[in-house]
Amino acid sequence: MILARIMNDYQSLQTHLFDVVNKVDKKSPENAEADRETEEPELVSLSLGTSSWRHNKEEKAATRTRPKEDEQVNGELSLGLGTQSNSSHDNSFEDTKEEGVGELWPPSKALKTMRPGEDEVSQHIHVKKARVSVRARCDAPTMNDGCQWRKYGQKIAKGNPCPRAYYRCTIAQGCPVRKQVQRCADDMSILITTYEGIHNHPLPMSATSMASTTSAAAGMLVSGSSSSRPSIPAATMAPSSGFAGATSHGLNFGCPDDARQRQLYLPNASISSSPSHATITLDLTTPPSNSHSALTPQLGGFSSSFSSGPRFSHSSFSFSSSDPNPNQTTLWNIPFLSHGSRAKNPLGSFSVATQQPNERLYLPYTQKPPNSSPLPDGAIAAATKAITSDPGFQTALAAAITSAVGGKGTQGMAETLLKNLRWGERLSPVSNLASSPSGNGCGSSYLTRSADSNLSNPQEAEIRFNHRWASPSARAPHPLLLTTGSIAADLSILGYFLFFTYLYHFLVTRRTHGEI
DNA sequence: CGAATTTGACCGGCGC
DNA sequence: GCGCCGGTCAAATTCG
Repeated sequence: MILARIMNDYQSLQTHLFDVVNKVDKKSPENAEADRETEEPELVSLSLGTSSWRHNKEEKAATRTRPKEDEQVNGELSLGLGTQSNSSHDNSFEDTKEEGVGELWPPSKALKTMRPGEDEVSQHIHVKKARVSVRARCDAPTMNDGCQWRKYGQKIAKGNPCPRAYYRCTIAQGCPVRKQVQRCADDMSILITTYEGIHNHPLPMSATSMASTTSAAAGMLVSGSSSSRPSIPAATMAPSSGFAGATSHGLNFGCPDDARQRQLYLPNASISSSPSHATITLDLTTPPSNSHSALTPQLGGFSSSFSSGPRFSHSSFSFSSSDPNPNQTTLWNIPFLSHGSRAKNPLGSFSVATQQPNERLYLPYTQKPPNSSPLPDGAIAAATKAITSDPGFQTALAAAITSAVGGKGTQGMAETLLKNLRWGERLSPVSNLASSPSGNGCGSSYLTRSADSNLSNPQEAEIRFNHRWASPSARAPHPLLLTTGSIAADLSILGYFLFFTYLYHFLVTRRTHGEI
């Protein structure tokens, strides 16, 4: 089941995060600065594990979009594009769309058409940099990502004998989303799809998963420098837009093999106006089984579940980080929880409540890993609080939500969602049902998604991020409550993804500054 | 015959 | 200023 996969993936992510945190924690403050510098070149890639995509040729009733129309749309819809972070996907499933990317689509032309002084201009500029790249093994020319595309060009890119194909979304007229598809020069079996832009229309169900994931990834780019970056209120964004200003700082998610790309590096939170693209890479290829760097712990692959179909059945998600040496890349595999299993998770347990009130899935962590270095008491709780209050996180999540519910996409959706978002902490434990039965858990983390009878709107769902972090004096969970309506199941994945990504970044940053 | 793809030309950004 | 390169346009071609 999807939930099972989600849980597995989540657990993996948690484990990975824990290791990362420990790793960071071990760094001495004195070296923090130096580390930070050396880490900047690091590439952090998100790997979604192996997945076999089946080329699905869907009817192409796509409407043809003309360039000029796109331009106009871009100008008008500065919404989405304006603020996004870049996302680049290199491998795309035919229908997979990455949203999160806030690139300006016709970058230069779009800008030209815009009136000087418009806010959108600057936003678009930022957007242009956001890209989400997806790497996956695929024999077909393109991967089925649920969207409809029309090829509008092909080029031989430098350094790769395989031509790069350019597609634009044709689901709706004027949709600014583009994607580039190219075979990996090193491994022709790997298809790299890079997505840019945000859909300005509802997405087919089959496309929401990927779109959501990519949106989230893009959101992370944006959130990279939550502390210093002037976030753009999500409410001001267009419904289709997901992120505020693209950034290439903070988190560096990039494709290691593309030196030209600007990647996000974790510790850096500043916004740079670098011309290069900030890129998040979702690597759907087989998760590396061996560590690539002594600096990075190998946690195993994290698999994320995509509801779109079997082809996503075994995706894994991993963080990769390169050593200071640009040529060295470290992959952090993030193992996910497996439903029903009781895998040990240093960070805690996690549970998911389904529509059925009593149906809750959760995985308690039972013990800390040996040699683990516990975080300072309350560090994660504090981080969580900071993260959830971070506009960047909220923006990213809003974008994810927008994407997730794209099928119902409507104008103003982002604003509406944001208004409905409620962030906060609850002192009362949501339920320690998820807490480790074994009693030696260092904490628990779980997400609850359930219907809230108290809500006037029966369709309104509640999502809670509850977590008790590993800590000798674990306190009551600090649930992060998010309430909104019409939340797609995909959102849970996004939530984990976003939250842990933020947490990771937050901790790394703090650690770097010797605050932890 | 309409729609999608192909493919060379064109454009703009960037580095030298 | 020039050339390289990535990206896009649009006429020609192919496909269903």
